Amino acid sequence: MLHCEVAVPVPLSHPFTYSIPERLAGIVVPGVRVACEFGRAHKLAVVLSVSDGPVPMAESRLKPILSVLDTAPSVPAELLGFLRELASYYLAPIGEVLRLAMPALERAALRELQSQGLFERQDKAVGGRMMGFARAIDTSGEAPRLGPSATKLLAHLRATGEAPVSQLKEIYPSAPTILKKLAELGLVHLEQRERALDPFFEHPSVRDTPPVLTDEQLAAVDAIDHALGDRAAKALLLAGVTGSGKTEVYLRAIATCLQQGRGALVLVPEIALTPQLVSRFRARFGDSLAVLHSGMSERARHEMWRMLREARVKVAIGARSALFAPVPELGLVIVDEEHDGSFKQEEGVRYHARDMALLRAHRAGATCVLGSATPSLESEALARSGKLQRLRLIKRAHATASLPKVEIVDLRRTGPGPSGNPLLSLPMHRAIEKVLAAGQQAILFLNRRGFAPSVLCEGCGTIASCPHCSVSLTMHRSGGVKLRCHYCDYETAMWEKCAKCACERLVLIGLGTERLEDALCESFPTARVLRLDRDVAAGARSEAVLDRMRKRQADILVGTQMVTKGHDLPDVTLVGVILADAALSLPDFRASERTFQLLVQVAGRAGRAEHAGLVLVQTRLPDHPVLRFALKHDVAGFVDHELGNRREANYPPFSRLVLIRLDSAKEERVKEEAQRLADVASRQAARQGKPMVEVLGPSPAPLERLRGRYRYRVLLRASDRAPLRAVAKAVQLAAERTDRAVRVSLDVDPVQML
DNA sequence: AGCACGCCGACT
DNA sequence: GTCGGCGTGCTC
Repeated sequence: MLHCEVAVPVPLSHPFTYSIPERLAGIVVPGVRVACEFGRAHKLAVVLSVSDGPVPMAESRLKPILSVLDTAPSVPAELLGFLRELASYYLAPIGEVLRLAMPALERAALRELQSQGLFERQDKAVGGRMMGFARAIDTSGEAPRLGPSATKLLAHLRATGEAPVSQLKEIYPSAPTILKKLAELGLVHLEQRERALDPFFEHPSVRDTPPVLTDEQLAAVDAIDHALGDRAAKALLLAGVTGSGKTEVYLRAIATCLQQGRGALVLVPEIALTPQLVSRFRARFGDSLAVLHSGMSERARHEMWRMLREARVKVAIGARSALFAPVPELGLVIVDEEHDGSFKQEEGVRYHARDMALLRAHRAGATCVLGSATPSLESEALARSGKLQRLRLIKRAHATASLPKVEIVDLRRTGPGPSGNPLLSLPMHRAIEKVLAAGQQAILFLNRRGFAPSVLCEGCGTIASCPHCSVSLTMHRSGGVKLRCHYCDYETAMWEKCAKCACERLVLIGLGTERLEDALCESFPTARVLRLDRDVAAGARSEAVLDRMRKRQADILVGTQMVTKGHDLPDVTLVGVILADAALSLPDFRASERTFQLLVQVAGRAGRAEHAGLVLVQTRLPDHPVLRFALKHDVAGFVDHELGNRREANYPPFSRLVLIRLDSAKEERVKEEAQRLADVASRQAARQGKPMVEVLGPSPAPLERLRGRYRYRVLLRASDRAPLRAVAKAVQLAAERTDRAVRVSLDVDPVQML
C-alpha cells in the first residue's frame, strides 16, 4: 500500500503515517506540504518520506492524505534532511522543528486551503498595507513661490530622488500637507505603493566601493575562497580582534560564493541585526539579499521565504532562526560573533544555531565560517583539534586605531570620587572629566537595570521580594517609582514603609543604570547623558539612542549588555566597566567565559577610529584571572587557562551535557518527579555497562521559584554522545508518563545553566 | 499543542 | 436542575 510519513506541527516526537490515495500518487513526495485530518482537526503537515512497502500498523487505521499544496517540495531536500537530523540531535519533535523552520507557512497555507474550499470558514482577505512614496518631478519651467518648509522639502526630495512619505514626516512633521500642495503644483509625484515587505527595503541602498583589504584580511579571504573552490564541507574560525574588519571578509566571501552560483547564509546575534549592518550588506548585494527579522510580519517572512525558494534571492541574513532559511544551493554559512548567547534558543526546541550552522553546512557541502573576537571555548577546542581552520586578524583595520589600554581600578583600595558614590571611583571620575574636556565620548557599562537592585528594611532585615519568584524586587524610578521583578511582570508600588514590620528605615541596596545616570548628571551637570537598557529600548528605540550618540548629541552613554555589542561609535575614547566581578560569582561554569567575552567586547568599543582608547575596569577582585587576561587582551591566554579549568572539572568542551529541567506550581510534585527521573536516568546509565554517564542531582535550580513555579533539575554528563543520548531518551520516555502539573524539558548542550 | 470526554461546584 | 471547571487521554 502506498503510504507516507508526515510531520504534524504538534509536540509529539514521532512522525505519523497516512495513506496516499491513487489520484495523489507521484504528487506526494518528500518536502511537500499536505492537508490531512489529524484527530478531529484539519492540519497541514510536511511529507518526510514515501514508501510502497508494508505499513507499520493496521492499514485500516490509516487516514488518507486529503490534498497536496505544492507542485514542488516546499522544503528542499537539503533542508529537510538537516531538520530531521536536528530534531533527532535535540530529541525534539520533528513537527515542532518543521514549524520553527517554516515561518508564516502555516497561516499562508491555511489561506490557500481555504481558497480551495477545504474549510468552510473564510478568512478575511487582508491586502498588503499601502504606503505613500514621493518623488520630485523635474521641472525646467518657472518656479512658483513656495513657503520655507516646502522649499526645503522639495530640495530634500530632489537630492534623494525618492522617499517614503512616512520618512519625510519624521523630518518635516507637516510633510503630508506640504506634499499634497506640491503635487497639485506638479512639482512632486505622489504614489501609493504596497508596503515593502522587508522594512529595511524602505531605505534605498547606495552601492559602496569595497575598501582595500589589509594583508590579514586578504589572507583570510584567500583561505575562505579556497575552501569555497574545493566545494567540500570545511569549517573555519575567523578569530579577529574587535574592529579588525571581519564584516568585510564576510562580504568578499559571499561575493565569491555568488560567483559560483551558490547561495549564502549569514547569522548574526539578535542585537546586531541593525539597519546599519543590513545597509552594509545591502550596499554590496542590493536587492539580492533576504533579511529575516523577528520584527517582520508573517507575511513579510513568507515573502522572503518564497524569494529564496524561487532563487530570486541567494543571500539570507538574520538572527538565530535564519538558520532555517531555504537558501538555494547553499555554499557558505557565516556565523558572526559566534560566541554570542543569543544563538541558543532557550525555549521550545532548544537548539544552538552555531552548532547547527556547522551541521547544516557540513551536510550541504558548504563552507562554514565562525567569526568572533572572543571565540567560545567550544570553537576554540574545535580549532585546537584541527576541526576548524583558524584564521587570524590581529590588527585593527583602521590604520591608526590600536587596541585600547585597559586599566583596573581596585575598588577595595580606591575611594569614591567627588560624587561620593562608591561605584564612581576617583580614577573613573577623572577619566570622565578628561573625556568631556576633550569633547569626546564615554560609554559606561553596568549590567543592572533600574535604580537599585533591592530595597532593605533596616528594622527587621526584610528585603522586598517578588511574590512569584525567588528574587528581590528592583526599584525603578524613571516612568514612576515602582518595584519590579525582572523575571516575571510583577510590579508594585514602592514601599512607604516595610511591608513586614511597618518601620520606615528603608535603604536602597546597590546601583542600577538609572541611579548611575542620575549620579553622572549630578557630578557632570554640563554633560549630556543617555541611557540604554531594556527599559529605554523597547523595539527600535535602541537604534534612536545609538544614533543620537553617533551624531554627537550626547557625551556619555550608560547601559547594560546592549552597549557592548558591535556598534561603531568612533568618538568614544573611554569605556568604563562599573563592576566587572558582578557576573563572576554566578553558579554557572560559563561565568568566567561570559565575563571575559563581555569585558573584551566592551573594551572593543573604545578608540575605534583615530583616537586612542582607555578602558577602566572597576572591580573588587582585581587578581581574578579573567580580569588579568582581559587587561592584556590575551584571548589565547584566557582560553588556555579556562580550558584547563574545564578539563579539571570535566565540563564542556571536555564532556557533553543534557540538562533535564522540571517545573511545577506544586513544590512536592516537582521534587518527587525530579527524583523519579533521576532514578530512571541512573538505572539506564547503569545498564550502559560502564559508568559512562553521570547523573547529577536532582537539585533545585539556582532560581528556585520563577513565575510562581518551582524548578528542579537533573544534569546528565558523559564524554561520549551515544550513551548520553540513550539515557536522555529513557528519561524522555519516562517523562511522557508524568502528570501535567509537572513540565519536563530536555536541554541538549545547555548554555544557560540558571 | 488542541480537543474531547468525564465527573464535581455556583448559577439561570 | 444545568453550565462549566480543568484532570487525563489520544491523535496515523
